[in-house]
Formats: sequence, structure tokens, C-alpha cells
Amino acid sequence: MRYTLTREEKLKSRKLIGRLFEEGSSLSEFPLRMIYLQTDYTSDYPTQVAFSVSKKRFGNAVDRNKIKRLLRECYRKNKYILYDKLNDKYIIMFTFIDEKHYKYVELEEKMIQLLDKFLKKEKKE
RNA sequence: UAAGUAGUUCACCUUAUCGCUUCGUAUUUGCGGAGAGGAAAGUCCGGACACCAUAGAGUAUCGUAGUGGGUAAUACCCAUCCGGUGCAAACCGAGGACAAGUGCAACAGAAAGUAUGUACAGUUAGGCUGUAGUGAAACCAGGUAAACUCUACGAGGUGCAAUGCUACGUAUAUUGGAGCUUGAGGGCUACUCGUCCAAUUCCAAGGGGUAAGCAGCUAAAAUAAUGCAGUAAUGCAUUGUUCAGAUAAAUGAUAAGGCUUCUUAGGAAGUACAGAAUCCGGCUUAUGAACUGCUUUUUUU
RNA sequence: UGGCCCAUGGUGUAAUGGUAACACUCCGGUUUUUGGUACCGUCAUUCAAGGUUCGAGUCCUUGUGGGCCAA
Repeated sequence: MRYTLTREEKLKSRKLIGRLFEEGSSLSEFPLRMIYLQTDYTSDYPTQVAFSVSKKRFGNAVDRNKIKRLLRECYRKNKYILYDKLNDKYIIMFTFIDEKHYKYVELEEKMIQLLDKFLKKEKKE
């Protein structure tokens, strides 16, 4: 398993994102929150993801970019958790819901917890 | 030494691993190159570029305003005169015209415009002259134009979500109105003119679909050094440099070392303001550190 | 990204360059045995900082916050 995150794995379609917010379900592990939906799309990868930080919580573009980059890095390092276990295709949007800055190590820990939580829930169903 | 004032420079660095965007080359995921700012910001001005008719005329509207120069252009820059602020260095100024016309002037004051009253003084008198008092303004051809206006100069409009092309998809549903060469309507601010286009068409209501890709898209009014012209802004010549191009939107993470700062050796932090979105020139605002010139005051010699 | 607007008591609106007005609300008082009604009073650095002016809510400039339009 290579630790990459290519263009194909990013959620870009405006239509899919619209559907995600209308029909998707959510799960949170403070300060992270994920919205996910099982659906079909053209790419071969098992998930497509996007990252979002609210403009209300971080007014500066510099801070928003910084957090989005950290989140992307966390996901990139730990996406094998999902890729090994998932059978269906999912689209996921991660949002950041705190007003403080976090370090990379802290965020990575939270990300792993959140992904585990997600897997448990989906397997039960 | 303190305070002030004008300006200049920098914006942690190196290596390794993993990853992102993009270009080149190879081809099967390799190899190599490039990858945020002085303000990328605000959008306050000016252009380039594109379309709108060939981009036209007049009026309206808006902007600018000492003088001279620079520039693609400007509300910018340079020089200088005048006025103002400051002890000074220095800084600020929409700084043309009220001797064309119109309007306005609270309170105070005799009077704020059809100007010229009162008291006192000078003079023999008539009258004339001066002073006082109110006020921002009454030194009379009065004050006021960031009041209307006039003068000079400038501005056609819309903006890369411009514009051109490809692909996918739908509904020529329906209703109302206008018109078919004696002209509906359109040609992107308002009116008038002029001119061009114009018929399975145009307008309104209401509804449906799409929202994917390519071009535009980054090498230029670019920048550095030297020489010449010029007080300067700047221009010209020669030589060198190649410097982001994404689109739910690339610049990140980890480790080691150096450097700096903080701290009780351990250790912690890498700082301020802040993230390209068609591209340039300015202005304005936000902001850390270091250095230099000048002014004033105090102390010492 | 580009373009265009707005800001006055707690709320909604006024105001030729010359004392910031009106309605409702809140609070205090008077009237009433008490409450309501009625009457009286209080509540403003006119978004911020500069400029023009004798004098700016008003005119000009810059900023702050909010809103609208354009596939």
C-alpha cells in the first residue's frame, strides 16, 4: 500500500457534494466530523473524500489552508484502514468544528479513532 | 541618552524520506526541472486584452484642477512656487474663476446686500475722513464654488462568470401580447440623432435541462548590472536571468543538523501581518526585526 | 473573481450645512387599594478615523461591518 492521495480520490463533483449534504449521515469525534454516503461513481478507488473548514471559525485563508492540509495529510497516512475493509463505494466530507489550532500528532490520533468508529458502524448495518 | 522624523534591507536556512500541482523526457510508473507575497488583501485609481457596429455625433452625467516635467496611462511619481502645521528635522494641501449669472449666511450685530446706522474725534459749516462695537466674514469690485455654476482638460459601454469552441441534456410543453418588409424587435448607462442587422421571429408569465472539458492562461509597458542624458522622476544602449498557473482549487508532513529567542542544565518555540485565481503600473490599509541619515532636549568632554 | 448598495436611541423611521425629531420598547416617577390605561421624565461620541467649512448626521477621502447582482 502506497501512501498517496491522487486526483481520482478527491471528491470534486458539484452534484455528488449536493447529494451528500442532502442524503448523507454524519459521525463525529471532536474536533472532527464526517459526512458520508454510500453511492456509485466512475473512479476505481473505494472512497472519494473532501475536506472543509468553516469561514466563520477561521477568518483567515492562511489558517483554513493550514488545517485543510493537515487533515489531508492525516487521511493520506491512515486511509489504509478503510481501503482494507470496505466493500462498497463511499463519498466522505470531513469538516473541522473547533476554533482552536491543533498539532499534527493530535489530529492524526483523532482521525484514526474516527475512521475506526465509522467502520464499526457500517459493519453492524 | 531619550523623543521625534525620513528612508533602506530582510521576512529562518540546509539535507533526507513520504506526498501534492505542473512541465519535459521516457514509457509503465520511473527520471529530471519548476512551484505564494511585500502586501498575493482592500478594489480606491489607471491601463493592457476581449466583445459590443466601423466604436460615430450632440446633450446629460461623472472625474481632474498652482506651474513645469515623467509615463502606456492615472487621482501616481519627480522638481518647484504659494498656503498651513511643527521649537526643528520634516509633513500636509480637490491650490483655476465670486471683475458672467443664481443661491446661501444660525446666533450676535444698526446693517450679511437695495450696503453704510450710532457714538466719539478731526475740519468754521455742509459734507468728508478716521476710530470704536458684533461676527467666521462688514479693510466694498465684501464672504462662500469638497453651493449651483463658469473655464480648461479627460471619460462610448461592459467586463476573463469577457469571449470562442466541443460534449452532454431538455420542452418547438402551456398561457398572454406584438410583428412578418408601409418593420415587431435588437446592436449592453439615460435621451436625441445617425447608421447597421432583422422573420419557424421577438417580449412577458410559468416551467424544464445543464452546471463537463479545451482555448483565453501566463515571457512581460519584466528584472539585475554597467555606461550615457537629465537637478530628479525617468529614458536610451549593451550584457545577463527565465520567474506559479490551480479550478470543492497545488506549496504540506516527519526526522536530523545549524542559527536565533525563551528557560532552573532538562526542555520549549521559530515568531508579525498574511495564501496567487486574466495580467500589469500605482495608491491605501495590516504588520515583525535590523540598520542608516537628520532634528530637538539633557548629561559629559 | 468582477460589479453595485447600505449603516442615526434597544427596534422601526425623520431631519435645506445652523439646538439630532417621531412612534414603539425598557427603566424611573405621578395618578390608583393593586394592576392596566393615561400623563411626565430618562436612554445617541449619528459605524470608525481624517479633511473642507466659522460650523458637518448631511460635502469629500480612507477604513470597518452588513447586504445585493452576474455562470
